[in-house]
Amino acid sequence: MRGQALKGHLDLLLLAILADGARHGYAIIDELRQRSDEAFDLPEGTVYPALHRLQKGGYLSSEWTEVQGRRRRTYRLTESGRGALGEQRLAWNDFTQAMSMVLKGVPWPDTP
Amino acid sequence: MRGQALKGHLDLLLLAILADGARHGYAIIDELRQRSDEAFDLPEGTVYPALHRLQKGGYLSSEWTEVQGRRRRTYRLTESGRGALGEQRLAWNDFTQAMSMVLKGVPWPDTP
DNA sequence: ACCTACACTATGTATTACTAGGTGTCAAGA
DNA sequence: TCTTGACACCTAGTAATACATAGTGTAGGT
Repeated sequence: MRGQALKGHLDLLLLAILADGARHGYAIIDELRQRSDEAFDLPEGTVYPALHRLQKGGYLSSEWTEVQGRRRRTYRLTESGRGALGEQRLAWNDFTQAMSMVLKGVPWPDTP
Repeated sequence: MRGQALKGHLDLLLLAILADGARHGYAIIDELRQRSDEAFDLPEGTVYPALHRLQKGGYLSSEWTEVQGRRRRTYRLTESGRGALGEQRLAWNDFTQAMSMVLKGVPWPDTP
C-alpha cells in the first residue's frame, strides 16, 4: 500500500493500537502490520517521530523499561489521548461517509 | 470537516467528479460540496492547484470557454485519468478496509 | 456606487510520511 | 569467531500537498 494514503490518519492508527494497552514502538509496528493483514507495514522513521509528536501533544506518556538487555520505551494513552482517539474516530467516520457519497455513482473500471 | 484529512485523497475526489462529465473548477467545488452534503467545502487555493497538477500529470485535459463574459477553464478526464480513477478507487477501498481492521475492537467513547 | 457570486491565478507556509543514515543488544549459524 | 538478522531506538533532511493569502476581472442586484 502506498503509505502516503495514511497522511493525516496515522495518529488515529497509533492511538487505536494503544487503546488496547501500553506498548513499545516496535511492538506497535508489528501489531499494526498484523491487524491490517500486512497492509500497514510502516517504517520506523514514520512511527517513532509520530509517537514523539503525540507525546509532545500530551496524548501519550512513556517510560523506559529494560527487557533482556534491550531498552524499550513503552507508550501509554493519556486521558487526553483517549479523548483524541474518540474524536478522530468520529472524524474518520464522517470522512469515509463523505467520500462514499462523492464516489457513489462513479462507475467501476471494467473488470472482466 | 478538518480538510487535512483528505491529504492524498483529493485527486480521487476530483477525478470522481469529472468522471461524470467535463466541468470547470468552480463547478467542481460546488458539486463536491453538494455531493458530500457540505462536508467537503474546499477553498479555491486547494482545488485549482490540484487541477493544474492533475493536468500536468496527464490525467486531465482542459480548454478555455467563455460563458456570458466569464472565462472558464473546463477540465475533462483523459484516458489516463480514467485509469487513475479506477486505481485510486481500488486503493481507497484497500485503505478503508485496512483501517477498519485496525479500528475493529477499539471501544467507542461513552455516548450516553 | 457597492457588494456578492462567479471564476481564475500565483506565492508562500505548515504539516507530515518517508528516506537514509546512525547506535546498540542478543541469539543463531557458518 | 565472526557474521547475520531480528530486536529496539534515534535524528536530520526531503518531498508532497492542502491551505492561507492576495490578487485579477466580469456580471448582476440593490
